[in-house]
Amino acid sequence: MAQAFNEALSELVRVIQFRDRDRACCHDLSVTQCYALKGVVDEGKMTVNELAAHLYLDKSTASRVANGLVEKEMLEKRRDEQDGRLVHLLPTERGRRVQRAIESDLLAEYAELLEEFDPAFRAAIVKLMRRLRKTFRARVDASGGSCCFVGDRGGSRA
Amino acid sequence: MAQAFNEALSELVRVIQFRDRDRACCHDLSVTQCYALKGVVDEGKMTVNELAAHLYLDKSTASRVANGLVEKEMLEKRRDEQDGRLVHLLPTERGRRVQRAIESDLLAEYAELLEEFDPAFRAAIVKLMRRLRKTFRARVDASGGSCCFVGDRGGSRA
DNA sequence: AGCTAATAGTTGGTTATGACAACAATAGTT
DNA sequence: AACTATTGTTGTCATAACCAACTATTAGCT
Repeated sequence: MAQAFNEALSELVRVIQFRDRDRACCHDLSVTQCYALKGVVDEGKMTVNELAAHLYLDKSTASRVANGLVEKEMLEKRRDEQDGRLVHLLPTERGRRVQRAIESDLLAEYAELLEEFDPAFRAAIVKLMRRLRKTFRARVDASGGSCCFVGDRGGSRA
Repeated sequence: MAQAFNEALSELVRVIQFRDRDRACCHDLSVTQCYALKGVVDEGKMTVNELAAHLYLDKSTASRVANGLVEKEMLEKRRDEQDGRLVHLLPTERGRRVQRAIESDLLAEYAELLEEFDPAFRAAIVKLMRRLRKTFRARVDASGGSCCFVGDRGGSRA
């Protein structure tokens, strides 16, 4: 059972990664930029560090990803009034529009796909996904994986 | 609903990607090498092209990934008797052992996680995952994504 | 048989991704 | 005021992946 689950999940992840690689180009964005844009649009506002944590990336990488999106005029940087260190990332109108465009056909597809399951099951699926995410995240936060190197690594990200 | 589903799924994928990044190092393998090893072990035997298709990678990348695993003595190359062009990838004993090791704790974790859902639901989950995979794959095969560039791209991979 | 596809893998070159470390600027603490 | 912590940026490096060009086989025609 766990076997089948593993099989299905890992293949699914791979297909999705691939799909995202392809999809991203559609709007002249890298995969990571896509994720970042979605994050900022969903949250409305994020600091670079928050973005890094959200995407499980190093803050330096997050910074560069953000810069890319600023260049493409999808995000805007704004320094915090109180704390001069903070840089808030805000979606521009264009950023919001692109994000909506990227998401809309995806949502349509999902909606269609979910239709064939009954409502109770659909709800359970979402619950499961969240549960999975929580579990994995916990493991990751506990310090990077189950085996080996339990030490130092992972200090700077998230 | 589709919204919640998308949210959960995309976050899940991201966490898993991150988890895999961390986990892989445990056995001195890259994430892709892990996937490749699993593929070959599961299938018992694969050509480079088959591996590429399986992982949604360019054949050149697949070739290099395979070489990496051969160097680490987890895979073995063998030319086909009939068709001299074909290179079969076969798992070594060591490869099989490592693959088992990588998978075992993962499976234990999944088993534990699945326990809290009742059997019928568990089965449905797997079904859904497969369904998702199939849908995405179909979309991808149809030629790389929903929008833009419907042409040339994607010809050489898969 | 002999010439021309087509196919399987490999190699070269380029880009992108992301980590780590060092740094600057700001904020808090004693 | 001096030290420390935090936030973000920049420099540098390794890896992963793509595409294109190439080699070596094999298959298909005539």
